[in-house]
Amino acid sequence: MQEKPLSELIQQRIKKLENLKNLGIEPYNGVFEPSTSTEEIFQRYGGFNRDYFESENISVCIAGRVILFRDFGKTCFAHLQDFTGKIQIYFRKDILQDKFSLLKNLDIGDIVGVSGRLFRTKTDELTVEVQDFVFLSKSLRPLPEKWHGLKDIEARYRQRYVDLIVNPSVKETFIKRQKIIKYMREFLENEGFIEVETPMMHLIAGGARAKPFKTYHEALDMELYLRIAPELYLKRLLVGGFERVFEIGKNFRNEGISTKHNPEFTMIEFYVAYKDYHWLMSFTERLLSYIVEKLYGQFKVKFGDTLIDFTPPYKRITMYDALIQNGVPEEAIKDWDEAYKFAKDMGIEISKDSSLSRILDEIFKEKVEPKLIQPTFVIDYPVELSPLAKRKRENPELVERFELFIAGREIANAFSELNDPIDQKERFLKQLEERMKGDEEANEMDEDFIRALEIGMPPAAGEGIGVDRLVMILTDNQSIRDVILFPLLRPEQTK
RNA sequence: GGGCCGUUAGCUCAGCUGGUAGAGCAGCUGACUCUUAAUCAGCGGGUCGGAGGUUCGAAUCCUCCACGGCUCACCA
Repeated sequence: MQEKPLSELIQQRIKKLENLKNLGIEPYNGVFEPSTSTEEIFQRYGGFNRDYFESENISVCIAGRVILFRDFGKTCFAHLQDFTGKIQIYFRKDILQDKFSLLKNLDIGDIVGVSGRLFRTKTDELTVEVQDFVFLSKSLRPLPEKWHGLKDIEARYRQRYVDLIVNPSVKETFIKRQKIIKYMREFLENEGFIEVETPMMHLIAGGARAKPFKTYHEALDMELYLRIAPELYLKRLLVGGFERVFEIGKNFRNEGISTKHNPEFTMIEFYVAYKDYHWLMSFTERLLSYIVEKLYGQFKVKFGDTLIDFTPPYKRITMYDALIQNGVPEEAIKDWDEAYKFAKDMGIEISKDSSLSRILDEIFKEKVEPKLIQPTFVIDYPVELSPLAKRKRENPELVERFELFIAGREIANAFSELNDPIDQKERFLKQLEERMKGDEEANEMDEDFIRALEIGMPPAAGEGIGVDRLVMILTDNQSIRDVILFPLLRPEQTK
C-alpha cells in the first residue's frame, strides 16, 4: 500500500470520526442485531399498499452500508445496502430530534444500523422511516461515483471489496459460482461419491502436463511442488477401495496468465470404479444438465452472443474425424511429413522433434477447438498424448479418452484409467525420455504410484472439470479473472 | 517474452497540429420536511503513472521503466 499524505477527503472523514468520538460515540464499537434483511422486507411487504403501512405499523431493524445520501435540511433520504439488496431509508428531524444532527458526520460508505417503521413514499417507494440509528463503522475512504461505478479493471481486481460494493453483477457471479459448486457436489453425493482431500504439496508433480510451482519445507529440508493435479492420489484411493471419489480444490500451474488461465485454479476430479469413458460421457451430460437446470430452470445458457444448449446428449466425434471435418487431409493424419507440411502452411510453428501426435494436437488446437461452441465430446486421442489413460481395446495406438469443449474452451478431460502397472511404468519411462530431451512438462516417474497399481486398481473412469471455466460459461464472463475473487496480479506500484 | 492500446482530481472522463489543466459526480459552506442521478447558490481539490530527453515552453513529441487490458506465444 502506498504511503502518501492523506488526501483532503480522508482528512475530512477523520474529522467527522473525531466529532463523533467527542460526542461520546465510538463508531467502531457499535453493536446491532438486525431483525431482517432488505430482501426479506421486499419479499414480505413488497405487495402491500400505503394504507396497509399506515394502519399496521411494521417495525424493522436492518444494518448495511449507506450508498447514497440526499440531504434536505430537516429530512434526509439514503439508500442502505446489505448483502441481499438495498432499501431507501428516511430520516426526519422531528422524529430523531437531537440525534438528527449526527447525520452531519455521516458519509456515503458508512455502515449503520437503523430501526424504524415501514411506509410508502409519495412515489410509492417502500422506505424505512428511521426511529433510531447507530454507527457501526465509519468509512474513511470515498467510494466510487454513484452511477458510473468502478470501471477501471485493474482497480476492480486489486480492490475487489470495492468492486463488490458498487458493481452488483460481480456479487451475482460469485453467488452463482458457489451454487454451481454446490450443485456439483450435491449431484456427485447423490450418485454415491465420497469427497476427499488429498495433498496439495507433492514430492513429484504428476497427473498433468504442466510446470509446477516449487516450495520448500524447512523442518524436513526438502523441496516440494504445489500440485498440478490430484489425479495420482485419487487413483491411489481407488486402489484402497474407494469406488467413487471426488475432490474439489485448487491446482497450481506455473504458466502464463490469460483470460483462460490463472496460476491457481479450481478443479473437480472424480473417479468411478468399474466404469469406462463411455459411461463417463453420459454421466457428464447428466451432471452438467443437472447444474444448469438447477441454476436457470432450463438447459440453455447465454454466453456472449451465443446460446449454449446443455440438453443431452452432446455431440461426440473422434479427434481424427474432427480434424478431417475441419479440412485436414487424411494423409496428414497418418504421415509425419504431410502433417508437418500442413501445420507449417497454417503458420503453426512446430519443432522438428515433435511427434506426429503432437503436431496433430497443435493443428487441432488451432483449427478445431475454436469451432466447438456447443458442448462436444472429442474422443480417442493418441496414446502418447495421454500417459495415464487406458488404451482402446480395438486400437492400442489410441486411448479411451475424451475432452469436452464448450464455447471453444476445453472444459473437461476424462479417460478410462490405465490400471496396468507394467504399461503405466513403460509410459512413465517414455515420459522420462521426453524429459531428458528437454520437455520440462513431461511426467516424472512416480514409483509409489506404480507400486499402488501393482497392488491392483480396479478398472475405472476418471474426469477433471475446470471449475473456473465452467463458471465463466454459466455466468457469461469472458475472463477467468471475473470468476476468481482475487486473481493474481503483480504488486501495486508504491508511489 | 513479442505486438497493439491504456495510465489526467476520490470515481467516470475531456484536453486538437506543444503555449503551462477542465467537466460531471463525490467533497466542503449555505438554503430546502416525500427525494429517486433531488435541486439551487458559492468554494476547495492535480508531481497529468515514474525517470530522462527535445524545446524558450511538454499532459501533449522522443527514449527507458512500472502497472494494467487485449492479443500472440505458452497452456493435458
